[in-house]
Amino acid sequence: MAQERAEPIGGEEEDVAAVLAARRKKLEKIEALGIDPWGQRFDDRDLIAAIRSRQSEIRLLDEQNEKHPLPKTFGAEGFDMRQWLAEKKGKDFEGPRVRAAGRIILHRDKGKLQFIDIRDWTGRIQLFVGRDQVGPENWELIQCLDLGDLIGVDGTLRPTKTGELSIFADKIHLLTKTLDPPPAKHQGLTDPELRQRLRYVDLAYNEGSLERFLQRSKIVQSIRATLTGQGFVEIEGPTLHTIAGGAAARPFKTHHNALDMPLVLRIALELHLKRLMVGGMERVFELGRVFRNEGISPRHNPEFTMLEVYQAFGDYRSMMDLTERIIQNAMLAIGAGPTVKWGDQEINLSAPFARKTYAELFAEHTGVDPSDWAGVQDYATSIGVEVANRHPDVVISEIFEERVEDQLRGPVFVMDYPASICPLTKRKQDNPQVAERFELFINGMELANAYTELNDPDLQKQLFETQLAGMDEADSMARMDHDFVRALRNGMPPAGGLGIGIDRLVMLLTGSQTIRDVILFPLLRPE
RNA sequence: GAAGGCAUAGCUCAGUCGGUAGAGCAACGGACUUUUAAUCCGUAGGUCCUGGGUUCGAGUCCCAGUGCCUUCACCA
Repeated sequence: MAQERAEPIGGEEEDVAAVLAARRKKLEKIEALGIDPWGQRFDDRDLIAAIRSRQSEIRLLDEQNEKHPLPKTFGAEGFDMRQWLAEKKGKDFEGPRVRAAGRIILHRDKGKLQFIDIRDWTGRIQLFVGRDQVGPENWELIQCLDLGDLIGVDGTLRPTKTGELSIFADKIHLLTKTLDPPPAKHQGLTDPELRQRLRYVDLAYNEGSLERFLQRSKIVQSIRATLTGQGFVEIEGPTLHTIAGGAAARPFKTHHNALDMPLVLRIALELHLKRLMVGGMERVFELGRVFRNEGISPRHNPEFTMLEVYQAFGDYRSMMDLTERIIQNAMLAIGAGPTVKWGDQEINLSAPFARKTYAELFAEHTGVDPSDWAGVQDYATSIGVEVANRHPDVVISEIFEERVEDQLRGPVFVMDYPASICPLTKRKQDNPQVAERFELFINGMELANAYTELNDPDLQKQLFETQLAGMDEADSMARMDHDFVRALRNGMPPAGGLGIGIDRLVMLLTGSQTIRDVILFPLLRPE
């Protein structure tokens, strides 16, 4: 029997699974009814959220034709519609005429009556569809509907006898037939690979997926509004760079054919934004994609979205205030906060955030004063960090990353880093060993990074050179950029600069445990 | 890049000691005009990731490969 079925009769089409074949069959039937299965323009529809808000217009007519609005408890837990109808001696409902469009996400067939739940990007609502109400012609079409199809409906907004706000359909319009069946109706897609590969299916059917990305859009919008509201100007710098500067990361390499020139995709926005400050853009930012040719993890995607902001005549302290404001406003924009959920933890994001120095935190978590080199060496050895022939700051930095960062529940601004690991940062006036830099940590995750920007061209050149001398170029953040040094010779104002990882901020604000839940199309191997 | 785990129906998953494939949902046929993951009766649906091997016999054991997940490494 199985062999008979597998026998190809008319080519590949005979191989399709029965589920798919059933939808094809309905497609043909729809065409036979003279209806375009791919739909047409559908004007004047109401968003489902707006339709739901019109439930206050509904009136119940009693036996004396007196009109009663729905009680305040309608829709609430424990509300008994039948009981209320009996009390009021209810006879009939009057409700506003509405027109909706959406995807069929649930379907209950009760013979000559069907309940269809549709969803648009503002919410879901039930349709009450009766054969006698829509007429025999439309009923024929309704028999051809499947889960996942896009439909429109004209009808009246009213509750059912069991108290569910519904659109009582006069007519169903087919807007687009769906040929692939949707995933399991309650679990949706659970395989994370499939959710990313078939993002459209994930968005269409998985609870909260579309909402999360709409929230991302609101967060980004809010960041732009916060910055432009404070007089910052948004620019678009080049994505193709000749030198991968501004960060310590390996770039993606590419090539320009006509110029026969090697190019890299940018790994940071920094150096071009600073050039713009030389040119007189006193408050400038870019919100865009950067690319790093590195590993993939729950917190890393090879391309990610970065915000960098520069404010002439400010310093890293100005950037702390700005960071707090950006995060507060973003939180408000999606109606979150002041606490957000992160796994089983609650994080309070109320400003101001704690401000602690690197040295303080180092001492707090290791019991060793970072300026006590002998003590640091002992501690390093005790936890297996290499000491021999290494700069003290490099050893300290490694211990910090290993022992302190993960412990920073935050939010906390970690201030004043060892200067030798910060080649683009101004040193403290009274202590050239310390750089005016902070990183913002929340739940062990680095979310923001800011400097008082180094604007001394000679020191900048020297830092590029010394870093290059001691390090594998691929691992250094200080790749010599002669044009950048020339820019500084033309006078860059003292300034504060800030970088925020947008994907990580969205993770935090939406409670997403992995960066792949907040990036629409994360990098995947080919299928 | 390393180690471990996973890969079975359209989807979500079971599959015992190695004995020839199971459920729920979705689909198909039927009943039902106030259902809420509707219910009830019936039917159909499989390259058990790929390729080798062991065996009388492999979804199950072994080897290799591919993809995903987790941890680590890399990483402003």
